[in-house]
Amino acid sequence: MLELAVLGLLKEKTMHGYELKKNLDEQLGHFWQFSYGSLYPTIKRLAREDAVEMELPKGETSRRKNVYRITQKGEELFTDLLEAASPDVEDRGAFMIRFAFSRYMKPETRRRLLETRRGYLQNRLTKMAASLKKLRDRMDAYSIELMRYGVDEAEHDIRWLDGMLEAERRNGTNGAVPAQPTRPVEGTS
Amino acid sequence: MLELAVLGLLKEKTMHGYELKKNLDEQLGHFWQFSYGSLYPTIKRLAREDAVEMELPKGETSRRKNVYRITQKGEELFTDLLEAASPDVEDRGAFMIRFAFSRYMKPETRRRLLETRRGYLQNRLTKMAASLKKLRDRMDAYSIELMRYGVDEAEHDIRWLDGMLEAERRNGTNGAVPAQPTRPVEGTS
DNA sequence: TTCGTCATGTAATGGGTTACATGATTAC
DNA sequence: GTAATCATGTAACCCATTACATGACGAA
Repeated sequence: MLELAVLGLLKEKTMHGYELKKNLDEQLGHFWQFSYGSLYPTIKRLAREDAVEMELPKGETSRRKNVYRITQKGEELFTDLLEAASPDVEDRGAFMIRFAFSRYMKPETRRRLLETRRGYLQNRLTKMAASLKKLRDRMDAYSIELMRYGVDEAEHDIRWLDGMLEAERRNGTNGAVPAQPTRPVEGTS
Repeated sequence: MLELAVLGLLKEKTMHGYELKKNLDEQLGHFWQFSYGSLYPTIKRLAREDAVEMELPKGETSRRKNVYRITQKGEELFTDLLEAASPDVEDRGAFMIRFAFSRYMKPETRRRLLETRRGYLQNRLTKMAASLKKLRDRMDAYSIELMRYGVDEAEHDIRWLDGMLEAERRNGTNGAVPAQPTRPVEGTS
């Protein structure tokens, strides 16, 4: 996941580690956290595999900053990771990271991503709704509330994904400049 | 986290590993996943520490099922883990697991849990709203949508937590039989 | 001058996933 | 009888966190 995210950011512009983390925290921090102790080794690994390379410090910047650039090999690795057939569909964070980079996907892969997630959620929703019904009177108020939260969220996310899929369809198969999906209606459940 | 969850379930009734996982998947699977390769070692560890003990197979059940019971030591460990001062507030899964067992908390600890999470979300929300505004025109539609999702969710969760805190207040400090919190109003944003 | 934040790293430790391995029981 | 699911476990591997360590720079 970290590899994907690092490569995804480096596709836009060269960056150093600290900057990479700042940007990722800003964009994905709500869904996914990680530490420097995991970031720096990951960058080194990518460098060892020639997926990224360090920029020579040409301008006389006194402060030591290791600025990295993505290589051709890195671009390929990124695509492989992104396009990978069986993404970890039950992990919301993993889904969101992929989604963040979905502009780089082939329209068909993007559609598959959204639909696979939708299918998983639909399945979860059915099970959750059933156990909520079944266990309702044996459970305490907090557990019930937790389950209700889960059900509501799954319903919300399904509507959200439907909005997105609809927007994809409206855009046809070109997918070059995806339209802003319509805001799914809340408060319907 | 797994330890907490396992002990929390065993407080209600004795169970074997497979059953434990089934129940946890049902109740918390939407927020948190784990594998048997992590469950069984965890149970063993808890057994080594005398936090749980195996029930003797008295009834002649041919099938080998290792049924576990929580011990006094386990009850204490559970309380320690649950009441722990600095819970991992930025992790939604971790929060939800604690919340699932919040009936076992002292009312004050419960209030602190909800409020700490609220504070974190409020903080996140401010930052996210700011960067959404700032980066809006430099970002592609998918990244914008992702950020908007994050903002909406944070707002929703804050309302949810406020509903819960309000219910806690209505119930006074006894907290014995927590009331069903009112359903927070959706679609206000 | 001191505090916050920029900036990079390592080592120990722990824990989780995946894959493998086995076998009993139930339902069709 | 055979497929699904019940049921338990282990080993290798990966990777992430925590804690530690260092030091420069900018602002107050």
